[in-house]
Amino acid sequence: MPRRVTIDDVARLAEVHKATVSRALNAQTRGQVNAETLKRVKKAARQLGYVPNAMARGLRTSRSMTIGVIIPDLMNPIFPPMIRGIERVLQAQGYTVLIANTDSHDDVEISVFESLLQRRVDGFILATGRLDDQPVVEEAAAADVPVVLVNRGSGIGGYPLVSGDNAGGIALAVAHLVELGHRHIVHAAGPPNFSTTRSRAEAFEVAATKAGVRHDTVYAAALTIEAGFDVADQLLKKAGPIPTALVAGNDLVALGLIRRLRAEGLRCPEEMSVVGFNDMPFAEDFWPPLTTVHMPLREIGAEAARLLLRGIEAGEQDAATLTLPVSLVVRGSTGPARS
Amino acid sequence: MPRRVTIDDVARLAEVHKATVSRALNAQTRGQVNAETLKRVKKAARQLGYVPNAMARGLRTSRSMTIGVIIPDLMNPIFPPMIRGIERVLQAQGYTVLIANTDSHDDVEISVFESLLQRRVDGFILATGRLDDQPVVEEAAAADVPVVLVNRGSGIGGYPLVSGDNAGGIALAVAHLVELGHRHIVHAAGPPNFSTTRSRAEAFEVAATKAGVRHDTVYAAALTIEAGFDVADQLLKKAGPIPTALVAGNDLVALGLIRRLRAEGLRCPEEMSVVGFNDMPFAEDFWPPLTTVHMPLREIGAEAARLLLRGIEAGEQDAATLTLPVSLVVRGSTGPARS
DNA sequence: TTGTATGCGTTATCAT
DNA sequence: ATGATAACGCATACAA
Repeated sequence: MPRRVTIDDVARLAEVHKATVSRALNAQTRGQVNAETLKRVKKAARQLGYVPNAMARGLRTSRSMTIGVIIPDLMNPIFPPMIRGIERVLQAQGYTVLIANTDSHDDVEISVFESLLQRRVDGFILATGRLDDQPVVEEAAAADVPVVLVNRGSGIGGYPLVSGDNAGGIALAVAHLVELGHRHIVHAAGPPNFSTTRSRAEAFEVAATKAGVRHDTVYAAALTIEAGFDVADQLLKKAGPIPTALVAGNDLVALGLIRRLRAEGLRCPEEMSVVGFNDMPFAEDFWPPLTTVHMPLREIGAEAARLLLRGIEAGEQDAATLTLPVSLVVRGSTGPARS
Repeated sequence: MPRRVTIDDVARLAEVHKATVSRALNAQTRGQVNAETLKRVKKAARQLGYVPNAMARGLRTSRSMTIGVIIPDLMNPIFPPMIRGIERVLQAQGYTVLIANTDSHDDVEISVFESLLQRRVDGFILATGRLDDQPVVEEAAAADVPVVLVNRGSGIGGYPLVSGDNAGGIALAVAHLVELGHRHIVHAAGPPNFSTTRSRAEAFEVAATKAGVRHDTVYAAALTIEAGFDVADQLLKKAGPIPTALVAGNDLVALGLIRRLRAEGLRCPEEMSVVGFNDMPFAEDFWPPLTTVHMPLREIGAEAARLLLRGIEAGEQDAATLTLPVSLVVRGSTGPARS
C-alpha cells in the first residue's frame, strides 16, 4: 500500500516549503501567496492527487468541521427532510454531517453520543426529545459543545430549540373537526415522555374545552404505526360511545389508527375522521389521503443548523426558541360527522 | 473555554506515564498493565471526564474507524432500511458511519466523495449506481480505499457488489400478471443510465417474450413519483391500445403511475394492474396497497457492510457479487385483466 | 512573500 | 509492567 501523499510531497514537487503549500491550499490564507507559486503548488497538488488529511488539520485547529446529528429513528419519514435541511446549510459552510441513529434506545443514544464526542464534533443537533433525556443534553453542554434541540424540546429549557407550532397545529385540527360537526373527539397522543406529546396534548385539552366538545386523550406506546393500531384497539374495546373523530399524535399513529378501523369495518372518513400531524412524505398517497398538520420539516432542519452555526461562531449560545408556523392540509381522512 | 482534558491530564492524576494510560484505555493492550494501575487510570479518566480524541488517534494509527456511505437520495424510503443494516454491523465493530447524500447530482457526488476522502474513511459503500459514475468508483480504488457497491452495480465489473435479484423479481412480476390473464404489459422502467434499470428492462424483455405476451418498455426520467406520473401521461396520450398492466421500475414510479391513472379516472386494479419494485416501507398503506417485489433492504445493507469489513481486513478485495433472493408480495394493485 | 519551528493528542517502538 | 521518545500531517506565530 503506497503511503498517502502529504503536504510535504507537494512542497517538494513544487519546490517550496510546506508552509507555503498550506497557505496556498487554504482559501483563508491564499491571498498571502504569490500568484506564480500558487499556480505551481496547485499543479503539483493535482499532479500528485493530494488530498488533505482532515484529521491532521482538525488536530491542529481543534475544529473537526463536523456536526453530529442524533435522531431517534431514521425510518420515520419526517427525518430525511429535516436532515436535508440541515445538510444544505451545513455543507455550504464546509461542514460534514455525522448522522447517528438511536432507534429510540437509551443506551445506544449514549454510545453514539460518546462516539461523536470522540470525533470532536463542533456541535450537536438533537432530535431525540424525550423528556427524560436531559443527561445527554447536559453532558453536551458540560463538554462545552454547542447544542440545538430540534422538533422536540427537552424537559427543562435553557437550550436553543427549533420546532413547529405544536399548539397552533392542534388548534387548527380541532377547529377543522368542530366545523365539520364533530362533537366527540379523542386525541390519540404519542408516548407521555415525549415533549411534543405534552405540548400537543395540552393544546388539545385547551382547544376541545374551548370548543365545548366532548373529548378525551389516550396515549400510544410509541410514534409508530403499530402503536397507533394498538391504541385504536383499546379505544374500540372500551365501553361507552365511540367518538366520531380522532386527532393523532403524528402521521404514523394516524396510519395505525386507520388500519385498525379498517379491520373493524369502520370506514374513514365516513364513520370516523382522522387527523395526522407532520404531513410526512407520502401522506397524500395513503388511503385515505391524510388530512394532517403540515410541519415545515426542511425549514426546521435548516433553522436548527443556522442556530447552531451561530452558536459555534459566538462561542456561546443564547437559548432562543424558534417556533415555525404550521398549517392544516385538508385531504381525504376527514369529513362531516356521522349523525 | 476550558481546554479539553487530554491523556496527559489523566496520566498526571493517576501518577503514571501517558503511555500507560493509553495502554490501559485500549482493549487491545489492556492486558499489559497491572490491575492496580489499571484501576487508578480508569478512575482518573472518569473523574476528569476524559474523552479520547479520535482525530489524534486516527492520525497516529492512520485508521479513522469511519466508513463513508454515499447514497443518491435519502428521501427515497428504500435507503433508511439499508442504512440501518449497514450501521448495525459496522457499529458493532466500532466504526462510525458517515452518510452522504448526493441528491442524484454529479457534482455533489464528487464533492462529498472528496470530503469523505479527506476524512480518511476506511472504506466506502456506494449506492449511487449510475452506469456513468465510474469515475468515483475508480478514484476510490485509486486512492486505495475499499469499496462495495450496493443495489446498483456500476458499469464495468471488478468491484464487490451486493444487490437483490433484479431479473428474478421481474420474472416473478411478469408471471404473476400473465397468470392473472394480462396479455399486454408495459414496463415503466427507471432512467436508462441506472444499472438496475438495465437489468430489470432486460429481464422484462426476456420474461414477456417467453410468456408470449404483447409488451413494451418506456423509461422514466427519474426514480420518483413525479417521473412516474409523467411516464403514465405519455403512455395515455400515445395512440394505439392501452395495456392492461404496468410493471414499474420501482415503487415510487408505481405510485406516480397510479396517481396519473386516477386522474384519468382509470381505476387500479380493476382497469389497470400495477406492480412496483422494492417493497419500500409503507407500500401496504398506499391506495391501493402495492403489489411489489420485496427486496431484503436491510440484509443488503448488512451484507455490504460485512463484505467491506472483510476487504478492509484483507487489505484487498475480491470482486464478489452477492445477489440476495427476492419475492413477490401480492397486495391490492394487481387483479385480473379487464376483458 | 516565503521559510522556520512548534505543537495539536495519540500510539508504537524502544529502553528500562 | 512502565517510562521515554518519536512520529502521524497539518496550520500558525514568528522570523527573515
